[in-house]
Amino acid sequence: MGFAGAERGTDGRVLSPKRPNAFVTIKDVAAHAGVSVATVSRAINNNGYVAADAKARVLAAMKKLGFRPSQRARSMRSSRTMTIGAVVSELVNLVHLEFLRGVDEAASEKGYVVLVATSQGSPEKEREIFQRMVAERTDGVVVGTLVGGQRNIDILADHNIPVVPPPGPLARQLNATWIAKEIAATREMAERLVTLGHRHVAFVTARGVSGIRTPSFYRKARFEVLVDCFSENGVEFDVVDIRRNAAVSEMAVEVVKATRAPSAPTAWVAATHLVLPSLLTGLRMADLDIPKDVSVVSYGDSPWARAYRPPIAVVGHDISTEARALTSMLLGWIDGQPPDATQVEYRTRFIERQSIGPTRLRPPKLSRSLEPSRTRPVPASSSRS
Amino acid sequence: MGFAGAERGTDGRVLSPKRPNAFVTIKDVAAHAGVSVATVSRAINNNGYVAADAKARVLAAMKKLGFRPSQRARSMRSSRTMTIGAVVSELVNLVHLEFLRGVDEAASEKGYVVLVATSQGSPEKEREIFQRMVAERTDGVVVGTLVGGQRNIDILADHNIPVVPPPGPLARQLNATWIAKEIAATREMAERLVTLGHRHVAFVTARGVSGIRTPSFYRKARFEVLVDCFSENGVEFDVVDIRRNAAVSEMAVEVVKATRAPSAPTAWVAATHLVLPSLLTGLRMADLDIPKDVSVVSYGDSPWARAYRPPIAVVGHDISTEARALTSMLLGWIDGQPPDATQVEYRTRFIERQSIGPTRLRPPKLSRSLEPSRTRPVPASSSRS
DNA sequence: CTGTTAGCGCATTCAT
DNA sequence: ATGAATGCGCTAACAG
Repeated sequence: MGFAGAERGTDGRVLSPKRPNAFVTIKDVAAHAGVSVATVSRAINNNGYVAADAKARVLAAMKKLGFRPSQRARSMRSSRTMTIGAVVSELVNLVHLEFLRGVDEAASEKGYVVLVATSQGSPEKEREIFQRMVAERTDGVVVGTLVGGQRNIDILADHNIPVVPPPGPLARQLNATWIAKEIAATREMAERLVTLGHRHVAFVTARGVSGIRTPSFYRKARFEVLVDCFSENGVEFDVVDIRRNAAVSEMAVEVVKATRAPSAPTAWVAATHLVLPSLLTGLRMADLDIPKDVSVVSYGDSPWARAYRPPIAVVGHDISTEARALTSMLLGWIDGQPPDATQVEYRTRFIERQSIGPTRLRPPKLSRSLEPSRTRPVPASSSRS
Repeated sequence: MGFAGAERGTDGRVLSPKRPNAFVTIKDVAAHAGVSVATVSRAINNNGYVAADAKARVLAAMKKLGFRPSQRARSMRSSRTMTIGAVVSELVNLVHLEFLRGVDEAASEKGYVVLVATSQGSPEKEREIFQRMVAERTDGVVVGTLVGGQRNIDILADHNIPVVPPPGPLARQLNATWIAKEIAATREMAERLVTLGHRHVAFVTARGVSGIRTPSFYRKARFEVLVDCFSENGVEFDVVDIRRNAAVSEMAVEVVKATRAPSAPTAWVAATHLVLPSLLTGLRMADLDIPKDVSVVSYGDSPWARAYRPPIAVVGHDISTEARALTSMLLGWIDGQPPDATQVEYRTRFIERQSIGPTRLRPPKLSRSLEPSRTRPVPASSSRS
């Protein structure tokens, strides 16, 4: 077919210079049906009065000509684009996919279409994205990952474009709920590790890469909680920070290095689901058995975590459901219903699986002369009922 | 902020009824800068002559007012929306994510924005999506999964909207290339299994769910090749078909069932990456060791396949790169460069990992009285050079 | 019931 | 170098 066909409009004049506009317009339909454009508009929108036969002729002409009303022209008048934006830092992680799925489900249900954009972890790119969303006149935006802070959100707010999670007091309320759940689950997980006798835990993060929330939230809800919880119990707590965008193999090497330390961690926590494959690869390369040699926990659940040998314990979120609820809230907001924090329910919880078990404090492999490890006897069930 | 502010236009009149249109228009900027709209337009587009001081005033006004030219109004004139569509069947699989990543990379590089939509495996929904893409006047569409066949593609073609993979002879050429690669890799994989002594292979599929191509392609490039290859070598070949949208646990149960058969398969092939977690979960539940008891191969690679214990052998695609190339081709096409099949390079290949190894023909566990399994001695390298 | 008209926000002639 | 006028495709108000 190519662009050769249909370069002329109804009246035979050559159309706009850029590209031949092959699209059938309401005018063409009107001419074909022998009515005015207003009648066509009324017919296709079931709006106002229109004679049965006229309507029939219009519908026939529409079908014959393959007429698709331009949503863009429509939104010029209605100031509703039926488009929402979804912004995430990148598209590499099952977490991002689940997020998009939730957004897509809620959006397509209501006839909205989703504009997806990635900030690549760059605040400037995020700015540009938000500006583009404004230019596109999206009816609302769902922010999965925010890297640029409130300043960037303001770009949307300044144009009265609804955003979720919403800024302001509601945000605090939502975030408070989320953090509370997160903290509770994290505490549960940490205490379980302590109970199982672990005295050295490593936290594996990928700098700059997080999931669906801002890094500061993760820090507050995960890292700081773990620091507190472990220091209370006299547990050594390391951070293995891997540079952003490192290949899995590179990350794995970092992990292997950490396992070589004189007194290596006996439990490993993946700060986000993204780093879990790297962590697992590293532990495999270090020839460590799970959970006999080391225990493993991850944030974020997936079929893969469940399929692993052994299945990986997680602090699981139902990201998809959360995103869905958040998006529904957004669409309601667009329709005039004020956003309400109770609409989103977070169900973070610790799910224990076979990847964690009691420590057997392995004797440090390297130099036995070095400060003999404390050989603290590991009670199978110490301070537990 | 809410919608309370800015309900009035420049001249104080109340704006359109629907929603208060808070957007600053070119008119506002013009008034503020004391010039005409034409001058503003010229200034922001670096088009035509405009005095330096006038330009400065315009730019200042723009910044002050936070003016974002409406991309929608722009595209009314230019008939270019700088928007492309990306269509997949669903968002559940790393394959879909990789596809979207490729599209997003290529698109955002050129200033395009991506409209994502899922057909949920329904040809009618796919129709609606394509119609919506037409209504949105997307400059082009990248089809990840096509469930409705050429008929649906025609919706776009009828409106002269470029689509990739492109229909027509070029499509055949592209598909031929893809299929050839796929067949070669599949053959290599199958022959490897034969060489390792496997005489009973199972092919695990999820009905209706595939990856990024049409089911018929997969059938041709994977299933039929395997059928041929195995029948040539006297290998029994089963299909374990799992119903679409089944939970992982359900799928796993199906797998477990299959392992219970009197003469169970010794090698398992996941038809798409989607079913691999289910397959692995099933094999774990059946308490089968990999690769001692059974070998496993999957189509599609991922960090998880590499992180598994043991790492899973795959017929790997670089989906992301393919999607990227395909999208670049699309954007070039939009710009007038005819699509060229050589722009897309497929690099499917068989990657052997520790998940496959020689069979040890396990004696059927159930009834030894039943036709004693052929106890054929397994030559480590039988009909091979 | 139907047609005419006036914009929505912007880019582009065509005058000046 | 600039402004007035036109039209992109569509809907809504108004007048038949």
